[in-house]
Parts: sequence; C-alpha cells; structure tokens
Amino acid sequence: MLQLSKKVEYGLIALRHMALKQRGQVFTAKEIALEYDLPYDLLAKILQKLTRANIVVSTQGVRGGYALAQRPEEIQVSHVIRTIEDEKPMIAECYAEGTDTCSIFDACTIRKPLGKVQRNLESLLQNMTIQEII
Amino acid sequence: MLQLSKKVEYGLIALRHMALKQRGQVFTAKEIALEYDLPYDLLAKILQKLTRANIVVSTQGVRGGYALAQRPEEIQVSHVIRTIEDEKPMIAECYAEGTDTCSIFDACTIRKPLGKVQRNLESLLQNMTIQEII
DNA sequence: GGAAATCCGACCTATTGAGTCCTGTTTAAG
DNA sequence: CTTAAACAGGACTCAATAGGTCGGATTTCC
Repeated sequence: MLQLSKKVEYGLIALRHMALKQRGQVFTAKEIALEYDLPYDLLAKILQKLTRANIVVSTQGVRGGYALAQRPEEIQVSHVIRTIEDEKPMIAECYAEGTDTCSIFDACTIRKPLGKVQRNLESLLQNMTIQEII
Repeated sequence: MLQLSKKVEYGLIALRHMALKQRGQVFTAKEIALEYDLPYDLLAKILQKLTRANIVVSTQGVRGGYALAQRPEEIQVSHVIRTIEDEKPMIAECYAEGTDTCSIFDACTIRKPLGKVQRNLESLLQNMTIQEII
C-alpha cells in the first residue's frame, strides 16, 4: 500500500536510461527491456503512453525507437505518474480531480487533515525531475 | 496507486473520534461504525490490531469498548499505518525492512534517487499525530 | 517485399483489498 | 447464574486491480 506501481517504476527506469545516454540517439523498447530485464510488452505500452503525453518522441519503422521529447530537468516525476496512471498521484481517492467516488465521502473526517500529506507529496513529485534520478 | 488503504482510513477516523471526545470514556466499535457508516466487522478487527499495538486499550464485557492508550499527540500516523498494514509506509517494496522481493532489485536504477521521496514521506508521517487530525 | 520497429486494443490471471461470517471468551447487570 | 453486550480472532468470499500477454495493424528502412 502507498506504493508506486511497477508501470511507473518501469517508466522511470526507461526515462532515466534515455536521459543518461542521450545524444540524438533513439532507444528501442526492446533494448531497454533487455538491459533492465523488464517485460517487453508492458514497457512498450508504457512508452506509447509517454509518447502520447509528449514526454518522449517516437520514430516508427525499422530504425525507429524513442527519445526524450524534453530536457531531463523539465520532466517532472509527477507528470510521468499522471501519464502512466491516468490520474495524479494521490494518497486517497477523495483527492482525485473530478467525481468523488469514496463510499464515506460525506462522513469522512480525515480528508482535510490528510490534505497536508497530499499537498506535500504533490509538491515533492512536482519538484523532482528526471534530471535528479540520473 | 500510492493510496492509503481503507483500513488505515477507518483506523484514523476511529482514533480521531476517540481523541475528540475522550474523557475517560470508552467507545464501542459498534457506535463508531454507526456514526461514520463504516463496516462493523472490519472496523472491529482494525481496533483489535490497534489494541495489540498498544495504541488503544480495550475493556471486554458488557460495558466494554476502546479508548486511546496514549495521548493524541503521541500517536504517530506512521505507527498507525505500520500497525494496520504490518508494514511501514513505503513507496516501493524495495524499501521494506527485511528481505527484498522485488523482481528487478539488482537491475533497478531508481531505488536510490527515489529514496528521497521515501524518506520525506516517512518523516512527514512520523511527525503527524492524531492531535493534528482532530 | 521483408524485417524491425511502433501502435493499440483485447485478453488473461494471480494477487490483493475489502468485506463477511462464525465461533469463541469476557463481564456487567438483572 | 443466566443473559446480553461487548471484544477476540481465524476462515472465508468476492470483486477489483495490477501486472503481464497476445494478436494483429501500421510504418519505414534496406
């Protein structure tokens, strides 16, 4: 509980890989999966999501692959999580944007005090970029 | 993902309830469950765990119930989580004490940088007590 | 045209979270 | 001394999700 998903971990590992070695080079999902022993299909889907969010750029075809679309210091960990999970990182479902689905929303007495934890987490993950995990 | 479990939420709600109204009084699982519309059986088990951890004290029998075993400002949210989940709060399994079961432990390149997030979370939850969520 | 790559939806499955059930034991009160 | 109200706690069910897989389409270089 309270854990980042494997998808997010894999995404961060891949982004770090690209940030570390980049010089106009593209990296294939296959080579990244091999290097870190990650499940290829899953990693591929993650990279596709990051592409749609414009965090990486992809080139298709036989010499294709992925590269960072932004400088490492511009890529917030927070944004990576939000992209992969389709949700911002949050410590309880009541902090989601949009509809509140929590079964005890009305009777809940801890939402406000835990907001402090939520905001702290948010700013921490916003201020942390790929540059810092190289 | 990254969310506190319902169990922890329920536990915190119950502890806050006791902290808010306490004057030597005991509270039954039933009345707390009713007041906040929580599942009774589940709440009961959570309170039993908190009892074993000496966060609350129980008195059995017909006029029995639960009361805080410590002053609200002494009960760390961190300790509550650890008690209910049998694990300290952590953002990745590799930060667990004891054996590392992560499938990519050796190849993982983000454990060290994410340690900053882990430590920040830990200190935040250690410094937050029931007193602060009243 | 074929190989190597991204793209992407559909599917599977094991684990976990959330909740329930049942049977104890304890104890105050009548 | 019996009953009812409470805690104690293991076993179980159910549903949702995480994690992973598959199949096929499209793109592009040689």
